[in-house]
Amino acid sequence: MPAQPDYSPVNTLNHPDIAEYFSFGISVDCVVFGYDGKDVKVLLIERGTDPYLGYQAIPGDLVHPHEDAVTATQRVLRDLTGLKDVYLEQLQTFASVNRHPLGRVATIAYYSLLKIGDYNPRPSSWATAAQWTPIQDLGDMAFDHKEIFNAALERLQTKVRQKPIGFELLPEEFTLADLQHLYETLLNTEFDKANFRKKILAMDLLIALDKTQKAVRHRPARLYRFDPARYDALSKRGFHFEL
Amino acid sequence: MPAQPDYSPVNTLNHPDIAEYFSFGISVDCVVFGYDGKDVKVLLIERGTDPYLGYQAIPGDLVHPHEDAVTATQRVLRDLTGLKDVYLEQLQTFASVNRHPLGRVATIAYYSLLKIGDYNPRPSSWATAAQWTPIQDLGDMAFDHKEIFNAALERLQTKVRQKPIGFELLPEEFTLADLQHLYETLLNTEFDKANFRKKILAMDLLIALDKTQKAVRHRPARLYRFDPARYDALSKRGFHFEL
DNA sequence: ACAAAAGTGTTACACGTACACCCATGA
DNA sequence: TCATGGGTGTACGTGTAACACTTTTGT
Repeated sequence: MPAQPDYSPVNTLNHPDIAEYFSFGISVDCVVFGYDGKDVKVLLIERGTDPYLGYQAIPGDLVHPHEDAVTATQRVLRDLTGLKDVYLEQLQTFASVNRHPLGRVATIAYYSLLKIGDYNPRPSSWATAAQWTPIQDLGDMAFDHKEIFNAALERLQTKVRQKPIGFELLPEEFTLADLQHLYETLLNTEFDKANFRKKILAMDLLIALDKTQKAVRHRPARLYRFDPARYDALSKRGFHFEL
Repeated sequence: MPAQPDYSPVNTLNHPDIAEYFSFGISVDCVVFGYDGKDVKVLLIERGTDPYLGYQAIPGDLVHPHEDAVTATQRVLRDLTGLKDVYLEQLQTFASVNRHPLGRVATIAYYSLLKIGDYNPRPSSWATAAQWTPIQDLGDMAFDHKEIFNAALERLQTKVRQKPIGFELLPEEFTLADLQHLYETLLNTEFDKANFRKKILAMDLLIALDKTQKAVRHRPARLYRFDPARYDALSKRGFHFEL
């Protein structure tokens, strides 16, 4: 019987040198975005060992043999920031043969959005390892991490216009100006104030609170809160967020 | 020194049981879409061995130890259809612990679009293995392939409205009615004929040919051709395809 | 002459854009 | 009372939706 592929994975298990096929390492890398009211930032670590000693890198780790990829990513995020239940989405897998100097490692890249105020540096020896870096001034990065970051930013920029995920980056309560400024910096655009408000409010996704800003030297702005339940309801009726 | 993660992949190489981390298999699976002028179809194989004997499956294969993932996918596509240089895009990676009965295999899913007329079944014994299946009547599928297919279709549906990739599914020369019907079946909608034409032609992406349909029992329609160079030029000036 | 689908023009309306203006607060 | 940003109204133009109509072919 001729050796013909039947194109279903792991029928090659019959193959004698099958062990060679099970020699991959899989890692997860997670681009963590935050917003401090002024800049969009990424959470990066500084490498303490070769290769790429001293370079900035995206936090990540090898996936354990009996661990799901999402679980591994959540583990990394929890260990790094102390947070669980953050917005997490798979980005893309990078699997070039030579992407990693130390072996064949495919990395599943994720990106994550979190409210920067929630991030409490852990009081351990490696707490200083992670630091927020404004996305404008990123230098060289370890491995192919610059490429991964670029892909993440591009994805975030398109996604944020189609789904209401921007709110993940804002505090629970925010002003419309906060929201507008976030979108403007994220997308490198400017919006007309009046039109932006009308568009957002017309979507009926925000709950207007009976609260305003305090201690600002101008007319205090009303605070709003995003209503996820309302968004779900509207989505089912065919509503599409767009900005 | 305490064992503390530094969150850069493969520093755990120092770890004694590092071999356990390099025990993954990686496969690629490719959802191949086609359009025959009437239905949107997928190219599926029928499994000839256990597990999932007789079930339909998405074509794929294990990635070789020194092979890139894209290369592996192109190899599968070439072996299956005889075609190279088809539209190919990474979809998502599926890496659940128990997704594959025979071992820990993460699969990088791709989807591909091709002109159905270009597909020439290979004259080998396993030529019959692959067959076009209309996407409406898909039964159960092997492994988590149904989930993969659903993700692919969803992605195609959103992507096709934002990028001019629909043309990958049509013959080089097509009528506006062909195009409209493709979009209608792909998106389960109906468009107003007049408005659809105006919108498409206003984009200025099509080259009107001095040719018409032949042998139709009604007024023959003009043939058009998609102009990728024109699209590139317009994209650089901020144009965004949208339908 | 008719059926069938190609192809075009018109109108009403919704929506985005631009811009001017008023309002509330702290210093 | 001034500076600063919050907040709103209006007028105009563009784009979309709905629909009626004319044209060209094969039978």
